[in-house]
Amino acid sequence: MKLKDNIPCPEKLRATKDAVDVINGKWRIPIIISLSYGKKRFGEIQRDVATISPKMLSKELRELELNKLVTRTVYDSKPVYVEYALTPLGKSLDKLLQELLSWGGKFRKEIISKN
Amino acid sequence: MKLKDNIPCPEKLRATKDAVDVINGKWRIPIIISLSYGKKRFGEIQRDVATISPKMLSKELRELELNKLVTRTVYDSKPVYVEYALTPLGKSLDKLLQELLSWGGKFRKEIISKN
DNA sequence: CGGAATCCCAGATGATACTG
DNA sequence: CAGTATCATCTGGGATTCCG
Repeated sequence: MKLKDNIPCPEKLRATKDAVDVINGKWRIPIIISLSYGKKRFGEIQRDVATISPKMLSKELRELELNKLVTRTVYDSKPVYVEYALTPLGKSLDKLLQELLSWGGKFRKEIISKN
Repeated sequence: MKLKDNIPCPEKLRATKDAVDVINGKWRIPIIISLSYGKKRFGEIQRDVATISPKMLSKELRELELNKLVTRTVYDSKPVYVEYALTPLGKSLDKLLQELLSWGGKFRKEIISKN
């Protein structure tokens, strides 16, 4: 068995590593999904990703910003108003998210529910 | 911005979590990619995924087996001959892998190479 | 060859309290 | 509201050695 293209193993390893590094961890994907429904405030994301602590949310948002997947906009009002949103690059994860969603459904149907 | 389907956020969170749990970590995807080129022995995978320690390879293979992504076959010869291969479920990660590969390439082009 | 056993550490994550 | 600070814990992962 072999994938249809002819990319040798070592090259695949490197290319997929870049992607995995970005979505790796317990919180990245949930946060991105929350933002895929539109720009949101810190507290709104925290409500979506119900069990995340403020420390982790803050840290992950900073890393997503560094990787240019998310923008952070501060409106100088009182009290401060901060808004997070996906960049075009962040939105380009769309297809990958769909695949995760679809494969996750398949996996649950075939494995998890049978245990 | 919103994904094209109408699945509400909480349901997406659960479905993608299943998928992420399976591919999460530093080694899962590399191991699966190695096996996507055909069934292999312990030492062969270790050579493909060059920097992995035997402890981690052993541990990850066991977890992949538990999740029915990989089979482990022992041939009772001397010395023992052990073979690992992807199950159909494991092979069904194909599309996801392609997306990781393609998005990883995009990410490198847009971000990593500009730093 | 295909691991298991052991020791060890950095970093990931959690809980909670606090601040501008 | 949007975080930061602090302390505690838990786990991934590395290095090394040993075994049938």
